[in-house]
Amino acid sequence: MTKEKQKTAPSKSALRRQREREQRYQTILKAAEGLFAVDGYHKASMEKIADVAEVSVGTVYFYFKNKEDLIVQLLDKIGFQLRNCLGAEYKKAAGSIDGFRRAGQVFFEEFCPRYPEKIAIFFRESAGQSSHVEKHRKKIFNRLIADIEDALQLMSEKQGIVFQSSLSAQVMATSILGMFERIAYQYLIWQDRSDDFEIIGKDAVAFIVGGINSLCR
Amino acid sequence: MTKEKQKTAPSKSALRRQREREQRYQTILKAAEGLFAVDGYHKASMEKIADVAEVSVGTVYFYFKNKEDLIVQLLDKIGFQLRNCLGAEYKKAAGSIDGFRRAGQVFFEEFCPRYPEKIAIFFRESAGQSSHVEKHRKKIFNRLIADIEDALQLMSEKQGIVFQSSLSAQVMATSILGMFERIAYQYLIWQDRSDDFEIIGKDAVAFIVGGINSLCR
Amino acid sequence: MTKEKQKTAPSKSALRRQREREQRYQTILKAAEGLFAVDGYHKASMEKIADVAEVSVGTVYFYFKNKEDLIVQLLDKIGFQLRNCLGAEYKKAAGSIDGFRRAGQVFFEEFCPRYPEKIAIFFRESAGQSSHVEKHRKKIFNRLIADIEDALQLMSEKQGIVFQSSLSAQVMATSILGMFERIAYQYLIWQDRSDDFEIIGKDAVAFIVGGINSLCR
Amino acid sequence: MTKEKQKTAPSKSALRRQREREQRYQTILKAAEGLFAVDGYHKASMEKIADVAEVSVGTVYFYFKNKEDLIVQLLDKIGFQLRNCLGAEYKKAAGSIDGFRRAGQVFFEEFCPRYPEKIAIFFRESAGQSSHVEKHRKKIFNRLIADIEDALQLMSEKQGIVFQSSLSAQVMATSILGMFERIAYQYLIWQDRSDDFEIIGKDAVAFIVGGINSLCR
DNA sequence: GATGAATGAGGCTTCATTCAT
DNA sequence: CATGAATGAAGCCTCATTCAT
Repeated sequence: MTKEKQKTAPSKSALRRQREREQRYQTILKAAEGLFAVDGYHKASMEKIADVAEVSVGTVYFYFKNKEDLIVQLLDKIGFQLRNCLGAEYKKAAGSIDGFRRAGQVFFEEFCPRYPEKIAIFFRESAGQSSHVEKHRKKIFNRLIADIEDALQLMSEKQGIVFQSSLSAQVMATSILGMFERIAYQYLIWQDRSDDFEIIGKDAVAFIVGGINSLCR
Repeated sequence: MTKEKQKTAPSKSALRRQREREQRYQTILKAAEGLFAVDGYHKASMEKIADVAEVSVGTVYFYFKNKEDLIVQLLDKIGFQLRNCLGAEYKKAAGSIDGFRRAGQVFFEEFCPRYPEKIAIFFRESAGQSSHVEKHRKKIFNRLIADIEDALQLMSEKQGIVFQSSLSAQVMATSILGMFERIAYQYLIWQDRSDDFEIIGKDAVAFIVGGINSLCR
Repeated sequence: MTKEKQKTAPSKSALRRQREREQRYQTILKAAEGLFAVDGYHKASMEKIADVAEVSVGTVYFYFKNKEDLIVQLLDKIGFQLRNCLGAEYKKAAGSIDGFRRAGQVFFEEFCPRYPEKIAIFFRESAGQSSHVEKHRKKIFNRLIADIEDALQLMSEKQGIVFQSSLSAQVMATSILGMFERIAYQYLIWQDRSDDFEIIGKDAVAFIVGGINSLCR
Repeated sequence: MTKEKQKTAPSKSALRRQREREQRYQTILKAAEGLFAVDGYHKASMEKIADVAEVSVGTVYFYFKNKEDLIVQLLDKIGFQLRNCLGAEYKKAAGSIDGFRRAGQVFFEEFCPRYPEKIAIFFRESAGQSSHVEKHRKKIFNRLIADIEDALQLMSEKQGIVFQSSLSAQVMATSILGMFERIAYQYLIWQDRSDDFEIIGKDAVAFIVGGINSLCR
């Protein structure tokens, strides 16, 4: 995608071009995000995406290999944001259970209300589309789960806790992600109870903390 | 559409017809289930479904209004089975926390390994297809959640437990469903670790029980 | 369509059967008439016709060769009624211009308000469907035109009138039918001005009479 | 759908594109016209139309929303031509009865022999197809009738003529259109007597003139 | 780089007709 | 005679993708 011809310092106009390119790319991605979230992946045609992004279909194909690529890039981006968001909290907590508390809070009280479209794409539109997309989805979900698992392991080490089984940490991590997913789906996508997200988040976090504790011997 | 002429007892041949009708219906539904689970809802064409069911396309349309109807019927059927499965355990436990233990066990150790295709359809293929399907999905998920919530309420009454907030029971129910969903997705659809489902289930159940307990004051 | 086996006097039950047959035939035809007029020939499916007639599809095919046959029979029937209606007036008038006056009156003031569905089928639904239907339509229209032409010829003989050209009578007859057609279409099907049909009819008749007179040398 | 970016003068290549677009549009419309007239609206499949126009099916759908749109555009175009044709004569005659004479002449002696396919579409194929097409047809027919009515009103004013009733002018206009329609149908579509159209036209015109005169008090 | 007209495979769906019971 | 389930050809239309300008 990036050409590697000129090894000399890039000229001013080249820089500007580079900037414009990046902008276009983001504009198209943004358009796709909105349409996928609202109309659904299949109903959102490439033409409509191009229309919303105010470019031609050809241009969309210049920046993205195909329609699949669009959702895959979107998936990657959202996954990245999500990991950043939650990961930061785990790190800050440095092995204490507080990390899980905070991560939950950030997810429910900040991420969800702020990026409902990303939630819809990450948990709804990207599901069951094609094997290629599904492969990506799996990878990203696995990374998120691994992050949580790592935090759990760190906690167990720091606090000398032993889990019930060798799989416990992974199962717990998966469980937490599943909770995040369905609660967001339920209270954000299906019902719109953004206002209650503080209480919902608190309950969810308490559930998680309790669940984690019970898996410790 | 159905005529109500004959109020006399149906003849033998009429009964056989009725039976054959029901069989055809189930055959087609089964074919759709298999193809949806393996190829995905979109890739599975009506023609292929008809082929697998060994009938003509027209016949599929004689029994089902359209392709959407197929997945909606499937959704209903799976939802019904799932509720039966889990509901029975909640009832047997009659308000003790044991119901949640058993329900989890039944889901992970019996339902999942036995009906991986139903899991795939329920949690993957039916997601994000069309507003009509989504509406049905919402209804069915809500019923499942309501079942779990009822069990929680019953438990709280029986055992004089008070939950953290008025939403707690619902959030917990949603959390539990989310755990079921993602764990099944992760260990059944993405990885195939049917063999470990006993341990996985145990860990999940422990997480749930711990979670519930922590939401009680 | 009618079997000619028994040459002996028909039994009572045979007579009843015959009667029932005729009734069924008319019931189906009536159902088709209503549906063709309201839904249009193409949108009206054989199944719907059977439903309305309260018989099975198979039965419809027992009485009528195919869907085309239905509209052809309908066309014949309506054409027959129309000829009877108008023809009677021409005959009564016995060669005077009064026959045209009366025929117009009967058409606009009696036939149209009474049988709007027949008008719709005769002038709208039967047009441009298939070559076979069109052939029938042509034949029936030609008969109607021939009737009017005959009346014109009779008048010319009786009153010693000579028309402008050898085609005049036919052209006039065609013109009159065209007027009937479009006026009925306009004021009955497109607008519903049944109430004004008396005035409309009077104006139309005056136009016809004036037209005829002007073609006489 | 159309973007309004460039307010500068269109380039040469842009102009050529525009021209080619228009040509393609007309080519497809022409192909549809021919097939509708010969095979009938229903038998003419979109694929066949695309074949005859030497484009792909997709291209047909690029220029026309759907099959209905094709016949509606055709209807509009033919209606426009017809109005231009006849309207010019009414105007030239400036309120004298001669306008009706000339309009009839133009229709029968020029339009009919020259555009038999348009006649077939306008008076046969567009009838009774769908409510949307019918609505358009009604509108176009009403405009034609209104044109004739206007000419009649102008004549009545210019020459101090008073009609029999307030509806007379409209009924006469409708009658004239009906005559045009059925005579064209009869002698052009059903029989092919293009050679006699001069006489036929003369007779028809005489009928019209006589009819009009008789409606004046 | 950008455009947008063109493609065409492939999907869903309808419905007249048949035929075993 | 009547039934109605079954057929399958055929039609309309969508839309991701390409490519000449």
